[in-house]
Amino acid sequence: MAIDESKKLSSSDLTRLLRQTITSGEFSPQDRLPSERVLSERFGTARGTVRSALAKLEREGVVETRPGSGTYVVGEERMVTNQVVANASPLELIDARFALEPHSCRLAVLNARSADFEKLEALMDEMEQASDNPAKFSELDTRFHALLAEITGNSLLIWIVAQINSVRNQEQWKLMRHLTLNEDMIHAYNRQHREIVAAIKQREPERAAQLMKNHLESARLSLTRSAAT
Amino acid sequence: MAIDESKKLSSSDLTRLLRQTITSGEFSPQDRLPSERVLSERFGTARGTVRSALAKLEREGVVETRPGSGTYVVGEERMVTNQVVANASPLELIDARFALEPHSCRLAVLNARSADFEKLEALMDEMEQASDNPAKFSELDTRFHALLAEITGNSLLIWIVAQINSVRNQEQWKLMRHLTLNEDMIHAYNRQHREIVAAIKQREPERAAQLMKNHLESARLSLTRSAAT
DNA sequence: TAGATATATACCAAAATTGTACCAATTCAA
DNA sequence: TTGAATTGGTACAATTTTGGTATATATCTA
Repeated sequence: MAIDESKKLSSSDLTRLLRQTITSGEFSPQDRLPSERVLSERFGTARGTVRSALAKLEREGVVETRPGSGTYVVGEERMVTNQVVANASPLELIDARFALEPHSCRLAVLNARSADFEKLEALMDEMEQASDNPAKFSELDTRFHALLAEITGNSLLIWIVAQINSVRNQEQWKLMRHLTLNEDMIHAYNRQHREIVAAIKQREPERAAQLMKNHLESARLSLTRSAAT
Repeated sequence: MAIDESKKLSSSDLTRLLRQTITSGEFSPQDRLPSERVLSERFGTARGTVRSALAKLEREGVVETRPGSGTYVVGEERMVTNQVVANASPLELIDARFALEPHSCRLAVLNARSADFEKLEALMDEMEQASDNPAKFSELDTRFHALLAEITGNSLLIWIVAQINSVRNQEQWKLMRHLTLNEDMIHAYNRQHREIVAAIKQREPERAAQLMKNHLESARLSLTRSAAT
């Protein structure tokens, strides 16, 4: 496992790191983790810090510690959660959004309430005021798509979109958006967002889904164009 | 209007920026934010500005600060994969599959190789031999849909489908399938699987997607029927 | 100009981390 | 069986980090 030596680890950071290490498959269920002293050396922290992190994981039910013996991984085997998401390519991400978001729009049509539209309008207003600020627009755009998922009320979809958004917040992706997001692009996106919300408001599921497809197609095009140059 | 990227952040700007950062998923509930000194450096503002922004967020109830410890995101416990997936309702699951799998079929059309069809054929043969064994059929059916995702070659889709499938193996769900899966149903599903694979083989993406929608609609119907009785 | 806001710096008290030492339970080889 | 080695459990003081606060300066706005 690669550890960023330059970053200091706090207890909560170490908890997350250990959980990731376990769920990423480095340690299988019933496996014994390295001893606390080894872990403390490996992560560059004191043994007490490792202990508090392991205690938290034990409260979560991820591991089980047996005095004199060791700390063992409990529970079912999980897929490579974070690594998959972190290593996804831009085109894979777009394809995944192509799968998810048009149908999210259909479901949003069935569930949207007036309060939801108020949130959407406020968000779109803010996005239009951020036309000259790609970084700000990008954050608001992420929030916009997360909000659409929330409106569906489907916890699975909300969670999946949140996972996908966690990719978009990574440095590598912020850099890429910087290359593809010019002011014209932002105006186009704003227009498309308005159209999508209008279709949802008018309770036209198929039209909303089609508009979302068009929106994502725009994003895919600007991505492939920037990759070609 | 000229674009000024190095524009200074005001307190209210920073408040909005932090709120978006939190709600977009970069920081999950119960996570500790970076220290005020680190945040001030990251956003290029003075520590006092960060403090006033965090104070505003605390008044809003978004975060909670503990002297000597840090500032924490308030809210429900972090949505770990297990919990989200385990608590999803049957209808939520179907809706999520409605979003994912038709488009997976389109992508599969673009990527399927002869070796993939061999695997699919073998799997469908096995499923047809298991018509009188709901448990075994269900296991193979899960594998069938996972294989379709694998054929897309999209690591994100593969991972998402795997996560969703992990639900279907839980006890509660096995019980539910027991109620909905009779031999006629299994025959119908087998027929639909054959049609979907045929459409992929004939490189007809839209037809494959539509057949998958029909397939999922069958599943949804049998679910609602069993819930009604 | 006068008020409001942001910056920069310094110091405090609370909390966390560190480093060390020792204890008790477990493991494993002689 | 015995005993050495390893493991987690615990305690304690020193150090570092963190939020809380105060002060002085600079900058912008009405």
